[in-house]
Amino acid sequence: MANDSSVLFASVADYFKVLSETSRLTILDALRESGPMNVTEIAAATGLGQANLSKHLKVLTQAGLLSRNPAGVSVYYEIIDPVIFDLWELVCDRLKQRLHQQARSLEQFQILR
Amino acid sequence: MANDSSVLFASVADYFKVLSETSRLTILDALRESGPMNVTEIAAATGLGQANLSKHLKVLTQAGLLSRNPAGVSVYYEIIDPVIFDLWELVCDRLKQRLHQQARSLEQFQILR
DNA sequence: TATAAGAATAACCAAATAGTTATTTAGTTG
DNA sequence: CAACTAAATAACTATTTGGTTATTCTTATA
Repeated sequence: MANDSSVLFASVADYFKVLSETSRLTILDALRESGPMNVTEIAAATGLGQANLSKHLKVLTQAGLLSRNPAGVSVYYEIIDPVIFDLWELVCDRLKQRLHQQARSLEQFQILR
Repeated sequence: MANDSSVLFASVADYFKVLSETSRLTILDALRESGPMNVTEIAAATGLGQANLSKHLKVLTQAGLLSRNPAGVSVYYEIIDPVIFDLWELVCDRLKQRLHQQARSLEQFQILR
């Protein structure tokens, strides 16, 4: 086939790429747990360094997952793309299934020995 | 909080990372369209080089998304993780929404001028 | 206006990785 | 066994990117 879905593939890949880093998932989880936070608060919640955090927040914002709201000296970030939690849940469920399968395989293995 | 979901975060991130490359999405799409194929067939369907393709197939297999079945000289690969299509759909729907929003914003912009 | 604080950016380094070319391994058939 | 084919691997290059340190920019306040 090789139809030109290449642009679509690239968009989807980019979206997944944003979600493929532990630090960014940590940030998203913190914002999900605590609601909107400024950078200092996110830093405290995640343990990430200021500059590093700032870069990740930029990535997440430009990807359309977070909104950015300056308030005085601070800047507040908030999750605006709820879809990521559906994704999160799907993947988690899948990973759980995997673990169960592995556990079952292991039991089987024990029996056969 | 900083509870130790770090292992979970890493697992989820790894899963998304596998799906964050255009070439691998192309492979998955080809296998979804045509069903099980051997490496030569996948190469023809995707246009990827043999060695490169082989590496991506290894990644996808080790991630548990594909099964690997040698048959004579050939090796057939098949999708065994249907969840990826749910993920695919969620992301595509989301990207479509984005485009619509952007279109609407653009219209608004035209009106205001 | 000078100072301080919060956040973004620049510059840099190290690690990871997609793609290529060349080689090796495994299976098939004459 | 020899020749051939399919797929995997090794070695290498170039690019990307996460993290750090130092600096700049912006806003608030004394």
